[in-house]
Amino acid sequence: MADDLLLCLPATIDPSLLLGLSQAGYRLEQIDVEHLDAAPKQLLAALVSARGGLSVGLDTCRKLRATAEGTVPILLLVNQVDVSSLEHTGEAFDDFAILPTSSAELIVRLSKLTIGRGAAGKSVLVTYGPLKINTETYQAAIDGRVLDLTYMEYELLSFLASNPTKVFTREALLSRVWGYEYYGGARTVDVHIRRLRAKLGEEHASLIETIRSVGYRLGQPSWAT
Amino acid sequence: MADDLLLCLPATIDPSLLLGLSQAGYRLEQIDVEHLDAAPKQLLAALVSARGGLSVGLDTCRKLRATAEGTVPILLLVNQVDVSSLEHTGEAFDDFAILPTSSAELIVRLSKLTIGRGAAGKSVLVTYGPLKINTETYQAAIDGRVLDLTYMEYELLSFLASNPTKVFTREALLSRVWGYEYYGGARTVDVHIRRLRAKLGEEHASLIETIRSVGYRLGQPSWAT
DNA sequence: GGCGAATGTGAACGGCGTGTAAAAAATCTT
DNA sequence: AAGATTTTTTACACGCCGTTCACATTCGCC
Repeated sequence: MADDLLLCLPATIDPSLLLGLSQAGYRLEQIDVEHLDAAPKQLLAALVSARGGLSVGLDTCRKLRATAEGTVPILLLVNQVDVSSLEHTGEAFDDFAILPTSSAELIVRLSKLTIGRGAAGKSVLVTYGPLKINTETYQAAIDGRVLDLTYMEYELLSFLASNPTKVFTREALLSRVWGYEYYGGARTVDVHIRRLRAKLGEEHASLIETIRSVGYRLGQPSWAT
Repeated sequence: MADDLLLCLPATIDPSLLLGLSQAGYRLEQIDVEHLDAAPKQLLAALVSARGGLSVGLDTCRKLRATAEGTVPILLLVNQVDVSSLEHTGEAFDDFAILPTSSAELIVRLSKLTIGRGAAGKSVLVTYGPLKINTETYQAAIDGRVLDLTYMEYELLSFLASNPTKVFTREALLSRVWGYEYYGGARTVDVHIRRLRAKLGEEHASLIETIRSVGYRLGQPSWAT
């Protein structure tokens, strides 16, 4: 599986770790906390290094939690010396690994964090604008109003919201939402999109855009607004 | 804080680790998985060593999950060599530490695992709305009316109430309520759900919701914005 | 503006998941 | 060992919802 992984760390990290992660299919992006708001929305998890001192690392964690991406799982990298200081840091971070660590350990911890019920399993919340999706409770809401969706409607909306502003062809949606072995007409997608728009309400029906002769897309890229 | 900590491990573990834990206020008790049912109910977390081989350790985890204490947090101790094999082990354990580890690391991981739980470990009283469950007396009540539940009915309701608003597939319920080594039809869950709804009374039958083609869920999530 | 292709729309069919009940099997009780 | 209780299996009916089709509408292109 290829997932996005945001990195919030100084350049002092061992490059072999990054190599191992990218080989495992993680797409890495190094970014500063300050410019996080401009980050890609497909953010899966954040790596924070406390090598520059534990207090600095924890500070970064809190800043992360304060942003719009506050629900993103945070994996903290700490030195052995600082471990005992972690005890009463509350929920500033979700999990931690002790340096020097291995990419194997990071991969396992990351997969646990993003599965939902992991070491400190958080409910996985997908949000895009007024749209909120809770993958644990299988509920979606817009403007706080809970949407009464069927299974396929939920799956489709959930997938689109997980990859916002990205255009998918009907065939791509059929294979990724319905399943690879699906043999059905592509027009099925249209009907589901239609029902989704109806349930989103007139106000937010335009959240799902039609890209003529290409496919569908949820949300608009930030520069187009 | 002084908490109970159950140990499920061979005698090969480093004694200094145990010393550090007990100095931190954890009350330790070494116990075999087979005799777990006779364990004190204030069980907070379980340490499982995979030093005797990863498959053995994972087996112990699954046995733990199969017992009545199936929801207890499990911290697995593994060798560095086995880390990469942990990736697709699902929910067999909650967190892990790589040997040789330190008591400081264990303390932090344990406190993270048990956060939110009562000081005495698994909270004795589980409540959700009008539903009250006393895990000490094995009694459940709704609106003050005591429910006359069978063993499985109680276990199922108790598990659902311990994870309210979360959706579980029938397979997940079979694994976590019935036990990992259960080989039975998934429709069994339906029947128990039906009996539970009947005993909850017409008024509260809707407390357990059916998520079509997914599974069941107790209660509706509150969309805290 | 006209034509064709792509998409929106509504309705209808049919499969499949679930509710329900009862039988069968397993477990506990006496 | 026999009966009672609990659990599991099996069977069937119903209703939702995913799919498909026919038709209407819109869009792009010349």
